Amino acid sequence: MAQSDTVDRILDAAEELFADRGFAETSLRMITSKAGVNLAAVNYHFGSKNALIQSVFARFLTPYSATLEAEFDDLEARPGDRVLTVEEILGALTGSAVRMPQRNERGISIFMRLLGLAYTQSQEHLREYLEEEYRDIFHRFMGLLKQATPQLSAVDRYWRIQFMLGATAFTMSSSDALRGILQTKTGVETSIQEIAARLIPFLSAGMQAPDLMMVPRPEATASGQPAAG
Amino acid sequence: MAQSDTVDRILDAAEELFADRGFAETSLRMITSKAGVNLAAVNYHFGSKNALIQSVFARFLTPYSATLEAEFDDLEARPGDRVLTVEEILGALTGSAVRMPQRNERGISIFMRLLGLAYTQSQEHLREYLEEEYRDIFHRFMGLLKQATPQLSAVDRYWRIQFMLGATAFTMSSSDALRGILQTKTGVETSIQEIAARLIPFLSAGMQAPDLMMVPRPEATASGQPAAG
DNA sequence: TGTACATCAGTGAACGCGCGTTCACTGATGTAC
DNA sequence: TGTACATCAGTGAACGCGCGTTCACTGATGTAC
Repeated sequence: MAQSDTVDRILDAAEELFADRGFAETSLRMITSKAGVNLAAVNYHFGSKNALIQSVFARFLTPYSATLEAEFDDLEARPGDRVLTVEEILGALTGSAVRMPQRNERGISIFMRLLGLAYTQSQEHLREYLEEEYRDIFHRFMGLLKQATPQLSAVDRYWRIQFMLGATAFTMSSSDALRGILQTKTGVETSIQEIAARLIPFLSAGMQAPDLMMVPRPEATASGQPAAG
Repeated sequence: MAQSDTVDRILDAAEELFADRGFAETSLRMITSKAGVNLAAVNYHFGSKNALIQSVFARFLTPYSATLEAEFDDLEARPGDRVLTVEEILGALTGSAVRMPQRNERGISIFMRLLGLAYTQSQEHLREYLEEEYRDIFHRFMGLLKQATPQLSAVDRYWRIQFMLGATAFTMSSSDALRGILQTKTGVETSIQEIAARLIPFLSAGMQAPDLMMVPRPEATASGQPAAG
């Protein structure tokens, strides 16, 4: 085995197992036996399980954020109209995911699923690491969205961004299961790119819905209340 | 201690701890020590930790689904216009959550958080149990949504419902954290009812966005691609 | 009213298991003199 | 060219821990005769 081929074998195995089962549900013993390396090698090379999780993210997020920066640069360098639309911004996100260098054909699907899990599973250390490491590109994304939705109040924009992240993270993190259900029920096959393409108009319409004029008092909700018994 | 007061004490403690920390991250020792009962009491009364998780859901979902059924009945019994709008259907969901009998003032927030976790954490047994137990009300909800969005293809409606569930489950399951961040950054306090009120126009606009006419081939995405370097 | 037995809620202690991590060690390769 | 030492990737076995579950038991209450 060539020198520190071991590190890559561990990362490959961990990436796939994490995407399939989540972080807490994947043990180091599963990872090392799939990778064909010694159990102690994870702690030798990475220091801890948490550090391994962070390394798995760094390996695909760093090229992704570079691709995305370039995509934003290109979009902003266009002659003519200055401000990007919500669709263009979201399109750059999915476009970069598709266009970035892939290790294999499952790459995008694993990438999406891991991003969903990062938001969805309780891994405080990972959230802190990602916030620290990818702060710049995240701020750029938020700034572009702000320009694209000048009609929204800051509070409404904040919540709608959370709604977008939620819809995306949730759908992508359970995309295999959801695709399976649809396949069984209707026979329709769906690619991960297709889901992304369907997400964009949904998110974009939600993002640009009329602003909430009047915040209801805690007791009175926005529901159309009939004369309840 | 009055007879089988123990059962309620366990359910109360488990409900709060699950909502705060998730299922796998909450041990039976935490639950029983918070409840002030013996460790073995959970297995004595419920049989297993999984059965306890299901009981926690049954205790609040059964009154909720009864309230929601009544709300749908009222809406459908209205004279005049026949078909419910997306806003009315979603309003009935949040309205029932607000109006159903609450055990305490944290009730709604715990309820939302648990629903989010149910979708978000990998608990196969729980998903199976909920699908089996609340099949009827779920089908009714899906049927109403279908009537409200006749312009959508079945496949598009399927994916958009997943997007809605995702946005809701994700936001609600991390609502405490998200409210905290907003409070720190802008000083704005947000109630859980307010988040629900903000969700409705977002989801409703997304649900009614123009249908996806042309599904792009895997290689060509919906992103506005500039002449990339 | 008294006795024998059954039922049932609840208990204290232990069981076996899988986990992440650690430790002493090996053997190959590089470096200094 | 040879020797002594250092560095480093990798290993096998064990450690301590917290987990869900089980087991033999207690003591209160109900029931039959």
